[in-house]
Amino acid sequence: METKQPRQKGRRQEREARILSAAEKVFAEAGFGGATMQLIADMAGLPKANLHYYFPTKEALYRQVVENIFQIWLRAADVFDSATGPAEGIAAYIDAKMELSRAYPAGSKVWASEVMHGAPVIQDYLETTLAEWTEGRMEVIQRWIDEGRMDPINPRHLLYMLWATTQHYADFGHQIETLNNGAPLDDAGWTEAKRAIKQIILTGVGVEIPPET
Amino acid sequence: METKQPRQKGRRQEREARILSAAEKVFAEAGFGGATMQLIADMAGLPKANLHYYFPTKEALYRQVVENIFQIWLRAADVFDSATGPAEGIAAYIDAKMELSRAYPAGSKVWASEVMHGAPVIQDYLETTLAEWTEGRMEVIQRWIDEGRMDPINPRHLLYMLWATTQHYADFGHQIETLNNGAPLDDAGWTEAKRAIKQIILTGVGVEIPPET
DNA sequence: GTCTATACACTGATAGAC
DNA sequence: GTCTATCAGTGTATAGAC
Repeated sequence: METKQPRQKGRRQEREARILSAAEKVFAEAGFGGATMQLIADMAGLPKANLHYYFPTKEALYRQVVENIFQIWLRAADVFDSATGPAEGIAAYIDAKMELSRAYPAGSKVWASEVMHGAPVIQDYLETTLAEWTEGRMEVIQRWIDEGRMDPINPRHLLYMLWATTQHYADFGHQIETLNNGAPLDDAGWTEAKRAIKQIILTGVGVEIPPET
Repeated sequence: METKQPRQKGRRQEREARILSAAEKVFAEAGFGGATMQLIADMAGLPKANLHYYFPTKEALYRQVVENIFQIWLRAADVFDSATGPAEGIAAYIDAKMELSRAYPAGSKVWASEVMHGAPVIQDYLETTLAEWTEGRMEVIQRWIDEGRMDPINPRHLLYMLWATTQHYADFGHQIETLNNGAPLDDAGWTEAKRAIKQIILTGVGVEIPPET
């Protein structure tokens, strides 16, 4: 019994993870309205009705997907705080967010779709967690400006630019792929993208570009 | 009869325009899958079945909406060509695209959604018109670089950054509104956004910021 | 040309056997 | 815990009266 209980829990967690992974892909490709429980079930490899055992409703499943993405997304901000200055901080944040765009393109799309549709399930997070996070980072940037370590730019719009640019490589990945002769960016392509972005933005805020990590 | 024919044509065009406008909003808010013909009909102020008289299928209506947006979107590029140099060209393009984001937020969202879902109806435009447009602008930028009028940056990723940043203000308008204490950007807010973006990007590519127009 | 009524397919969700 | 069978509701699209 003591060996069975953990094994079943592991089994449940494993299934939930597989469902969430499938749901993320389907929601990203079809949107909330276009996604069907049938498609998610097929991709997760279990009967449709089984989904309703793990997640009572389509909306509950969707909510879980969006919340998971939001957590991963926020965690990328850690590099900002541990930075010693604007060059390292902004460069590390660009690198971190670009790697997230590459690793979780579906998640980024679900997030974008959720916000574009008026954030019906995540509005409270925007008003609390995200608002606080944004205020905190704006203060950090403003301090760097006040200390003369970077040009006096508008911290809020700098953050928007960082979000927009990095997430673009996930959300508009299909367009980028098409303009890259139909092939997704390879290692060199991603490295060059990160380099180009850091060059323009870091130069744009008046700091030296730190050496490659 | 000669007075009736044009009047009816005008009536038809007026109805089609109202349907397209309503469809743009509904598709933007709910996505293709979440949008219903009923909702579009209600917003356009006519019976649902009437929609199928003007547009045979939901997909045909959607396709028309997306193509209209693409045309408007491309037209903003004109300012790029008539520019005398990188500072004026890039600044004018940022201004133009930001004004489009403000004027047609729903259109921008429909476009973003279409691309995010793999461009099911607009793929051919991406491969032809957009690819050609992109190549052409990259050549213009490369020429400016070769002439020593701006820093040697990667033209492709500069274009992506311009698209990402300007469209972000439409596509993520809800998030920006939430972080602006729930209020949409006012005239001053949009002006400041444009100014901040131009400051960072123009400085980032090594050109002087032109005086406000 | 316009609208009412309806056909037909599909969706999310559940009941109930195993 | 898991799956089969099924329901109630809603969606697109159309037929046919006006």
